[in-house]
Amino acid sequence: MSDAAPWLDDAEMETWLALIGVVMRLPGALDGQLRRDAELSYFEYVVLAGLEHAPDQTMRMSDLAFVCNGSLSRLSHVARRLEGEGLITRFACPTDGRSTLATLTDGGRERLATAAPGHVTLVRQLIFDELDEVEVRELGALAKRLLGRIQA
Amino acid sequence: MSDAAPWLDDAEMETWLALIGVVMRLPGALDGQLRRDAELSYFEYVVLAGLEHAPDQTMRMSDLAFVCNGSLSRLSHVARRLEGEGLITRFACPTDGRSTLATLTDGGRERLATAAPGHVTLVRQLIFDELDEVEVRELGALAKRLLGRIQA
DNA sequence: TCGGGTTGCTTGACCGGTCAAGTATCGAAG
DNA sequence: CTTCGATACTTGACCGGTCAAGCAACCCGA
Repeated sequence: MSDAAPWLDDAEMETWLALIGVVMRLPGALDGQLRRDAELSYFEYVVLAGLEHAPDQTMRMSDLAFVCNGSLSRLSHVARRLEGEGLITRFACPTDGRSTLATLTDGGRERLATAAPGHVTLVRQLIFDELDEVEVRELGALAKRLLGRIQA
Repeated sequence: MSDAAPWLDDAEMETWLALIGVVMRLPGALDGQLRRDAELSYFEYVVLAGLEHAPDQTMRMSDLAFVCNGSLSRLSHVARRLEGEGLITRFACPTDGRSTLATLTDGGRERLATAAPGHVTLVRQLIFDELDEVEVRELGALAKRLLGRIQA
């Protein structure tokens, strides 16, 4: 940080503005649709979806938080609400008393089924309708590399 | 939305997960550095930076909100805080009584100068160190198209 | 010139996330 | 087998953003 880091050149700036635009605006767009269709925030949706794809539809809180790209604390708050609505249940891990396992309930699966079609449609509209197969892979490769940096 | 939209195939899913990972995690990373270096949130930083690059370092609130990728309401709250800290000032637009103009103060310029080097360094670390010139343009082109969709 | 709709901005209440602190369990060293 | 530190999670307080309502200035047609 004491090193002189030159400010971005024109091409970099253009790229940065577009990228940060996507980063700042996409969550709002996703939230809106889910809120309207299923009274779910995007993060809540991701939590349910994460559980659905897990073995036994069950996952440790920490792991769930990681795949959802959120903090454990955030997940904990959200899990309490979701459990209150009967969409998930939580119970102590039998093999490690520190861990909590979360499972999707039937109600949660239903809610997910309500939300999913509209969500997929929106994701297609915003992202994949715009891209051909090659571009999808290009974008994926780039995003994966950036994500690697960000997670470290 | 009533149309059957097929769920994402493997390549699309991989791309989506990487993209949404970046989208969810990047703001936190940027916030952290700015908070530590200059007691500024990323959004506050962008507001100041937006003003700095404007003619007379002055901009209408609506326009500023747009370039900052935030709602007018959000900007209004932030502007009140920034004005309280003496980093910007606000005054009525002489040609349109509805509009408010915001200007960067000397204090604001200083604060920005404090924050900027660390911010640029981080952006380089996370994004541009990873990419060569061609990839920068590729990413920019892709992001710009997605942003277009999202804004509509 | 005056009324109705529109635009630009602010405000307050609510809600959700972060951060730091607290609790409980586990593992490993002595 | 005890103790110390690390890991896993929860909780509460604070803070910041969204949403809806409100207000003021503008524009346009009659």
